[in-house]
Amino acid sequence: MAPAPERKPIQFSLDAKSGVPFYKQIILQVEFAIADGRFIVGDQLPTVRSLAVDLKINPNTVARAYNEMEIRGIVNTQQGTGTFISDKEIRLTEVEREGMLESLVRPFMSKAISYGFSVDEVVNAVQDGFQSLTRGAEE
Amino acid sequence: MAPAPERKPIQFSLDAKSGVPFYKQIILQVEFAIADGRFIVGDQLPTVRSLAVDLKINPNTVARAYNEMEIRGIVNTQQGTGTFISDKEIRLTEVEREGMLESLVRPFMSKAISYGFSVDEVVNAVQDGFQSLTRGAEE
DNA sequence: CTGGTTGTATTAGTTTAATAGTACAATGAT
DNA sequence: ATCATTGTACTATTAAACTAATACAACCAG
Repeated sequence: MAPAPERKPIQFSLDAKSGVPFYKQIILQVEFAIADGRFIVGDQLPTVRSLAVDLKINPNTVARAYNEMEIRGIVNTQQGTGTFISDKEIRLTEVEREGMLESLVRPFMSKAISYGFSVDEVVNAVQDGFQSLTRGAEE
Repeated sequence: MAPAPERKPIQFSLDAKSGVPFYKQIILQVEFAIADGRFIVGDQLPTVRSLAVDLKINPNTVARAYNEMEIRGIVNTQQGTGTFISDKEIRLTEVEREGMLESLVRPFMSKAISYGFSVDEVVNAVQDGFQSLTRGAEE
């Protein structure tokens, strides 16, 4: 008997030449998997050790990724049991959300302006960029 | 007699606690000065040495900032003479501009989405962020 | 061509981020 | 209680970013 086992194991992979740190690549892949439904609420992530072995990296690197996602509220984790996709969709207050958005936007806008782009150009690029991102173009 | 000397010396300043590297702070301040008219085409920037003394940092750090701006086309520089605000307003082809915009937008959007922000929220934040930036709110 | 100005190159020191090695601690089934 | 499983803590190593010390090279006025 197995009514609804685990959907699919999810295939993680790392690109050492990308310049993006391993732990961030893991976080991104989890986030995208959540975004397009390959991970749903309650799913268990691979264990720290198994993913470390799979990716041929140190368990601590996986743990760091999981820990950061825990802090962000993306997953919740229980020692001895595992790490699971969090059931809390929204876990920030409006104030926190706005503060975070601004802290994301400001450096981005500084750069964009310094390169001479107009607001409209940026806005359009953001909208277009969103289209392609939600279709699974990673990094 | 001095018909139009130099507008104003421009006051540079550094914040060591900001975490933003000195050379980037210098670049940002030049860019903002250009954006709001405190620097105009042909203006001479402070010399590498004078600015280094002024900010109490090594000349090489200033040179690095100037060099990066030179590469971007923001300034042009002549050894023995000085560093000046470039007269080339547009120095990228449309293709180059688009490529650069996209390379700015993509990682930004990845983050924004991973934090659960919607396109509209991001677009609004971008527009608001632009307002405050062009009024001189630096860092 | 000489002296003082300008930016540049090379190298080294310091700090910080990223990853790994290794040992520890909590959970749950038996 | 015991054991195998899970995540965690602490330390060390590596690699890169940042800044500085110091010496060099181009330009221009006299």
